[in-house]
Amino acid sequence: MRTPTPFESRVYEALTQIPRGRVTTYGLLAVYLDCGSARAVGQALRRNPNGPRVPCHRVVRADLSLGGYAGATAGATWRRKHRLLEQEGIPIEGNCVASREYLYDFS
DNA sequence: CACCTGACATAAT
DNA sequence: AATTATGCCAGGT
Repeated sequence: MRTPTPFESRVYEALTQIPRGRVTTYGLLAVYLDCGSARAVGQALRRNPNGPRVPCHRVVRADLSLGGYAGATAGATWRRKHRLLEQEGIPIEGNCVASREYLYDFS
């Protein structure tokens, strides 16, 4: 597999800090990484999901829609993300997280 | 609600 | 080495 860039490593590390039952957004992640660009974050996640080690399912869009998962925005793969979140106690409404009270801001 | 632009990192050319 | 294209976005028009 590809060698993860330092930036990507930071993204993964940040992800592992998210407590179970919580989610974060690309923007929040970007700020935490002092990057400011949610796009760079999303790209890092999609390029190297690195298996179950990185809970990329805990990352949603700023408007709370689930966004994608491992490059998919629909289909079986995406559905898995949906299920994983509910499994952690996060209510999902359609393709969105039902409430912001589950957001983790790395405080 | 659809489209465009902005800002950042990486891969490809 | 430089430029171009692209991405699980965000915010504004």
